[in-house]
Amino acid sequence: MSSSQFSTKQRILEAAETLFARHGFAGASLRQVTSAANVNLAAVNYHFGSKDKLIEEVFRRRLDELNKRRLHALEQLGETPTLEDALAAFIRPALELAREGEGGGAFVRVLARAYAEHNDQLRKFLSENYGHVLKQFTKVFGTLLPQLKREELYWRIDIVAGALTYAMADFGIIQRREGVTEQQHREQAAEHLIRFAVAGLRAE
Amino acid sequence: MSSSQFSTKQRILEAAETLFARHGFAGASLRQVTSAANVNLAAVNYHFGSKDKLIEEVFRRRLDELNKRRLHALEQLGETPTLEDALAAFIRPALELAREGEGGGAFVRVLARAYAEHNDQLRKFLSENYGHVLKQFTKVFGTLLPQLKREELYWRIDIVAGALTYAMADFGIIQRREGVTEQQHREQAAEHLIRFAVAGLRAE
DNA sequence: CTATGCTTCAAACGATCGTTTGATACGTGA
DNA sequence: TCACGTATCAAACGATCGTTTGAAGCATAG
Repeated sequence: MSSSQFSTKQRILEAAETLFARHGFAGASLRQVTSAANVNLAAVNYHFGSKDKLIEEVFRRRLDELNKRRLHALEQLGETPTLEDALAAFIRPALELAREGEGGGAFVRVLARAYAEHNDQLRKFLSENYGHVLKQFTKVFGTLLPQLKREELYWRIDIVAGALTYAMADFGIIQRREGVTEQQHREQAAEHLIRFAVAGLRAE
Repeated sequence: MSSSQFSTKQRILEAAETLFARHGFAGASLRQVTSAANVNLAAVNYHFGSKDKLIEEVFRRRLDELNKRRLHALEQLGETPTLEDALAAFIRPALELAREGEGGGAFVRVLARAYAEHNDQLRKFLSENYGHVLKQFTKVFGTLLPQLKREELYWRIDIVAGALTYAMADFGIIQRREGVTEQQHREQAAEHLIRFAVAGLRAE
């Protein structure tokens, strides 16, 4: 009897997501992962091939979904969106993803880890599966902020992405108060971030 | 003959800083560190006691300096500083530190890793050695932005700290161009960040 | 010169890492 | 019922991890 209604693969992915978020990619061992998933140690290499491939799969699963939602939110905007709405299309899907299921909250933390890892292989993977989305948003922000030079625009979007990563991953000093759920906390973070970023993007 | 004019301890600290920045705390082994430092493997446990203590020392060395400079810059501001100047007092010392010596650039990356690690022990250490500085800056920002409620102020400072961490650690998508040194790149990042953050703090 | 205290050294410790192996269990179509 | 492909299992592989050990090196004080 397996200890869950989900398949071995799914259980591994979810346990890996949680543990990678908590201890990092090097810090979480396959023995921890398979033990948490209630599967045999060899299952990872059987289903995924290696630990590195497992890490990639953890990303692919959620990143595909995040990309889809962000592009969908972008399309919904219409011809002349406000800067707030465009920013929300970028930020809110990450928030929603973080709200779903067990591991959603963990994933935004994993994503932030990926930035920190500075691993070239991982970077390449992210830019391949992520670059076109950022390009789309850059285009929209460009038309909404026509006074900004190309390079200035890139810098500011980069700053927004960084602040978002940091805020969504709950890295900050602000501690969640008692009685405030993690979802509510994240919702607040998104609101403050959008307000801040709108002003930052419009600076000068 | 030792292979450097510096002491064993110093060489370990510098090698550790670089390798922790590159591979993370779990990802960089003591064998890598001592090999890069050209010292015996046992030297780490002899001089520092353990790997964890070494990690703490890596932080303490630079953080003390960063704190000192930030507080000094804050004192230099005078009675009624501009928001730009106050922000510069927070941001520029990090930039200057990153410019010095071999490992300065590495340290801001290590600092960013610490945020990502989400390790409670490390967090406690950081808040103990860092909290009072942040409090001072919060006070100054509070008088410069009297229209903001307490909580709103905390959120915005948190966002600034996050964006700074991210930008200084060079995690962003913006790649340094050929012919631009790492120092110049970081200088540009600081300028853009200050401009962005001033507007973000003043939002609404 | 000898003795003392600090430092460095090669070597080994047990633990844990990612991965592989070969046997076993299970479901499905012939 | 039997054979076959998929999945799971306990066990072990060699490698590497952080740490410890005890001897050797080396400067300085008596």
